[in-house]
Amino acid sequence: MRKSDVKTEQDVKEYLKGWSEFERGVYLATFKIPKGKVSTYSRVARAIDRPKAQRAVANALHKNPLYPVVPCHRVVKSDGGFGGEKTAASARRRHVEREGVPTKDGKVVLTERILF
DNA sequence: CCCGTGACCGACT
DNA sequence: CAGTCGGCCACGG
Repeated sequence: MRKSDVKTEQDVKEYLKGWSEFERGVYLATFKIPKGKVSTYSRVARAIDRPKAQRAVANALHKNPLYPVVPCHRVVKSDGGFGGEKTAASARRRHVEREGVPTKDGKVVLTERILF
């Protein structure tokens, strides 16, 4: 199945066969973040019941094989900043801004309204 | 099995 | 407020 045909949660699960349980959990949880909202590495880690694995979550998202179907750009650091290489980070920042998420000084303004 | 590699985090200068 | 530091952890070699 081609990446462009992945639409539903079931599609994601099927496309991810072969990936580890942990990685599937990360991508599935991220897939559920609605447009206009964001989550954090920490929150995603808690969502998949692995509260101390934020770093591993970040590693998994770094390898995201389903971008932008799995919206990894909606996962930010706990201070609202974007991790990773500068250029890639600002690309994700522009992406979330385009989806209506407010930012300030290059960081997402983390409010209850937009936090998933 | 040990080790290096990170898109992390909270606490603490 | 900007750095540093130590703790954490899945993954691949």
